Amino acid sequence: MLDSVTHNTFLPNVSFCDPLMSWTDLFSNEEYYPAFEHQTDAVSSCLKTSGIKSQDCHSHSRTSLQSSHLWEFVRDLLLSPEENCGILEWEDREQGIFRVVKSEGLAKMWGQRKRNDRMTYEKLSRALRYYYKTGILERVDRRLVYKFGKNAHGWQEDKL
DNA sequence: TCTGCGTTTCCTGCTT
DNA sequence: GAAGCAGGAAACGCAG
Repeated sequence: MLDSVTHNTFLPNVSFCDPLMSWTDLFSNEEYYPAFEHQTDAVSSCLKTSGIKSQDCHSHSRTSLQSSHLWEFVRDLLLSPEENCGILEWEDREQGIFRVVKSEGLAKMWGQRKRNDRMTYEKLSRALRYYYKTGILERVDRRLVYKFGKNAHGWQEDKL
């Protein structure tokens, strides 16, 4: 099942595949993002050794790259725990409830993704909260906890 | 050029 | 009282 996630859902989604830079490149590029390299060594080292490779990006068109959204980025992190380095974790896999464990780390990763070194969790969470309106996410009355809504897809194990 | 979408940014109020 | 989170409003960048 997770194989299908990896190959059909995770990889085709281009959240990790910057058109010009792989994760390995991103997290080893101190010139591009020196602060993150030092502040979250555990996360960056995890990503450096993760299975996300630039070669995985080969089949991704520029169009698909640009269609990558924040919620898909989050979803794919959740679906690939070996790559998210404990930044996100499932609270209730069946219901799509997840928790942001390392808010700063998540913001940094998203900032890397968007090439925005000024990204913060405050801003990222604001974007996540907009998904409440569209039904992609549902509000959970707990801090740092979110739930995939009816309009989110690809996160359910049996619906991949 | 215009429009819509998906954020990003700033700000304020609320909660812990 | 301080820090962090949530939501409103406006701006921004990009694709069609």
